[in-house]
Amino acid sequence: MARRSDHSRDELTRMALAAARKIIAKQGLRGLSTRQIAAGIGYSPGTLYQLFEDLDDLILHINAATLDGLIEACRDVDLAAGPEAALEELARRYISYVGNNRGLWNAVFEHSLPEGRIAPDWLRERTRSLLGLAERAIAPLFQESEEAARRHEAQVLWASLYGIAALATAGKLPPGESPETMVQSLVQNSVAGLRSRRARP
Amino acid sequence: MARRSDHSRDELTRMALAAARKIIAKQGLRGLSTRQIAAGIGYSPGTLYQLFEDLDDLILHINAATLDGLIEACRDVDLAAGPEAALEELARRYISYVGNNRGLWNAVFEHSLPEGRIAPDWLRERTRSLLGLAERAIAPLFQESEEAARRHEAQVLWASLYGIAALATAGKLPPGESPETMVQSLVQNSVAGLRSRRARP
DNA sequence: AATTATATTGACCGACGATCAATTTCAATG
DNA sequence: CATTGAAATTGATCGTCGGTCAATATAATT
Repeated sequence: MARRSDHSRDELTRMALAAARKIIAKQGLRGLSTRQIAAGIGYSPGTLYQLFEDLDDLILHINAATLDGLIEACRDVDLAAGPEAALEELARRYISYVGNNRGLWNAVFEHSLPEGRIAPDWLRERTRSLLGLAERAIAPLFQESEEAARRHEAQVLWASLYGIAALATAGKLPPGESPETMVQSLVQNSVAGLRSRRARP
Repeated sequence: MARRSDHSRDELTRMALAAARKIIAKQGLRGLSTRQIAAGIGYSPGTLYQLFEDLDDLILHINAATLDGLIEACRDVDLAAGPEAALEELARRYISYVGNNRGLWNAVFEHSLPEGRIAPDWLRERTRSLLGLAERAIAPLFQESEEAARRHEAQVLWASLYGIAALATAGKLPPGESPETMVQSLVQNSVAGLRSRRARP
């Protein structure tokens, strides 16, 4: 019951997050508990409350890291390759990443904060960053001045992608339906639709 | 500690579901507990286990009822009014219903079963029914023989709608972005895209 | 060496989901 | 109407949970 100095505070934080990630990946958010995390790193549950505000805060950090992984996976996509190609590549990596991190991805949208509490800015920034990718991908379809419309359409695409991935990872798609083909349809329909609607508005 | 016969088994079930709905609507899934439900109907927690398998089962019933409400709200949409009109009306009611039942809707996609357990058929039927609506709405864009493609595109639309509604009810949309305009963009882009892509495949 | 600050813990709180023997009532039987 | 058997309801109870805190042992500072 004292200072151990086996690990620095940052090390401890990383260890806790890693342990929690492992649990979520294997058993989902349901299986996550402070006691399990603590057992995983050889400390007592109380120590976690020195690293994180509470379990919600810890989960938010996990989710931020999950989004960071997705951002990283999309980092070197050629956004100037044309709307179809760029969006398709983004969507492909999105689905691939989500598929390889089902449990963690589920946690992103299964988690919700208690009644009054609001998501922190540093988490929202992650989704804003992902939105920016989609926005740049479809930029050729818009005038420079149409920033609002560009953002709006990117938001629609992002939300749609989100829906497809969410249903897929939660196992709520009928058998025979794959998220890969779904996002492909989404992208092609959306881009074709944007082209034709913006040609004759 | 005995048979009361104040209420029939069905009455009790309805009361329990109503009490649970009230809690979810006000405090979300987090606030739901067997003890709170039991207190809400003046019975002990143990009694609930005679009406439902466990708390998960109860939540699944709640979610089924929530989906039934949406189905009911979409019941009299004129699906033969053309793809754009039909889909837009469906989407409008979808967003309206979800907006009026935020907590309950959140529960639909926040809830997940423990590791091995699978969603019951009677719940999947609900989503299949909603999928059928979208499928009929876009039917004019397909040949009779293209059943697979029709179902596939309906599934994409349904999942996209789902994503928009999910982000909206979870408060994860940026300010200034409304789900109403988003679904309108989605529908118009998708239909226009389908038209143009199917004209020149 | 003495003092201050801080990290860590075990014990503890209230609440949770779930189970079950005990008990009381209802329904069926004679 | 009396007896029996089935069913429903409960309180007690188990193990677990998130979270708090005084006690304590170590590290840092003087």
